[in-house]
Amino acid sequence: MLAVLLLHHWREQRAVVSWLAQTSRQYLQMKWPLLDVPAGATLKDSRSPSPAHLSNKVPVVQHPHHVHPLTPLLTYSNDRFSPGSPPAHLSPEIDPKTGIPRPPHPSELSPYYPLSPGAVGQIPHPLGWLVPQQGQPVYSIPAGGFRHPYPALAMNASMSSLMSSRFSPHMVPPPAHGLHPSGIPHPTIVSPIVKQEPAQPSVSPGGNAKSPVTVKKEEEKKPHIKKPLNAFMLYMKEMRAKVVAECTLKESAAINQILGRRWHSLSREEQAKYYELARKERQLHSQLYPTWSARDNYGKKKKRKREKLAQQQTQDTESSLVSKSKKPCVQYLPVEKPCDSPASSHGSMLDSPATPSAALASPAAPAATHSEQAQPLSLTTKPEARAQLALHSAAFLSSKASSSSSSSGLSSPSPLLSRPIPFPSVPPTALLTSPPSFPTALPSPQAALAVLQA
DNA sequence: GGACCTTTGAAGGCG
DNA sequence: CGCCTTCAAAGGTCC
Repeated sequence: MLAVLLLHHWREQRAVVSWLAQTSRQYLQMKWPLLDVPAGATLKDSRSPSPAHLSNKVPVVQHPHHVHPLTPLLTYSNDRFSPGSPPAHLSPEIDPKTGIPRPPHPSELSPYYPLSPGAVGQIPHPLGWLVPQQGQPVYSIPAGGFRHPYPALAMNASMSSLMSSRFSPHMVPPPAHGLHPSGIPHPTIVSPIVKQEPAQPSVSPGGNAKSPVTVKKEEEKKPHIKKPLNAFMLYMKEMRAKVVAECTLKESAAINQILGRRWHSLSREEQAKYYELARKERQLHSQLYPTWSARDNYGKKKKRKREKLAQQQTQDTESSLVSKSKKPCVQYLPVEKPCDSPASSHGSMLDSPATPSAALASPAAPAATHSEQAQPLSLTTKPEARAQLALHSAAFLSSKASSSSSSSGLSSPSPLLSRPIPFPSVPPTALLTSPPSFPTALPSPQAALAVLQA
């Protein structure tokens, strides 16, 4: 009799598990349409709590994009961050003085870094960490997967044990030298040498003088430890695929503009969760790379933006009309119109605070003012348009970098209005009174497309 | 192949 | 302290 009952109970559990797997997969596909969620990879088998079993389900192939080693740890829990749920994690962590979210207590990290030792040596497949942990929906992934911001963080024993240890700071030693000294030709295993590792013998901090050539070679060998993603970057990562799906756009410049506006239309709570994620990511990054500095990456990108900016400033000062832009006139933002429509499932735009102060006063959004000021200007992305702006007002061109130009930028006649095809941006005056309300201000998508094609 | 475009935020440097 | 610069992601575009 007992055996019959147990069998029946077991069958019920199996049925529940099966149902959960199906519904979870449907949920994921609904939330992230572009997300290719293979059946069976969505829900972790409840009978096998350890993710180790995923190794059998995750194809051991190199993903085109490396997976963020931290992102899977940052379980983007809708349960936790649901707008309906009180953002209790926010208020106590916001520094009332600076308005900047304070570093969390070590214990706060536990829900966000649920990676278990089962991931040791495993490819951090997107769907691997997509499996809800502890019944939580997890952080979304873009259609193309994530790149690997921290190459040296490719899952290894020390890393995974670090994560499995709930990331208690006192248990976080510097990353062990040689993430995979075994030399396993695993695609995700990158150069194990971490720049700042104090225990790294090759660094020889003891003062073992090395020739400049050797130092230079070692410098080249050092993996590029990327900056931790900020809140907006995390938001972009999550929403990019969605925007691309909605807009059939692929150009990141346009997508980013859309995302930038959507970012501002997010409610305080919704932004707060990304700030929270970013804060945790920064903390994790700082703990993994204690000696890493953002300065280390300076110069890694051979950007000529500075030169271009300087050139542009020179042009502005000289009122030069010559456009030396390499790119043709690209109307990014008109394309946004169909995408920023209320059709967005985000819904946050409609839930935006009634007043900018409500949104901008968010302690989690310290740079909102700057962003809003920059928004009107940023709408003119074309160098030609910038040249036009230079004709109208040089102050506009520098308004993004100058916080004192807000009044002039908002009070001056919008250069956008002088453009042949005015972008349906938020009127500058609207910026003073209310957050962007794109759906009502945007013309029809057809008109936008026509404008774009014109 | 690499820089550029675009977005916001973080961080470092400088005056 | 404020301002400026750089970098983080991403993919099309251009050189």
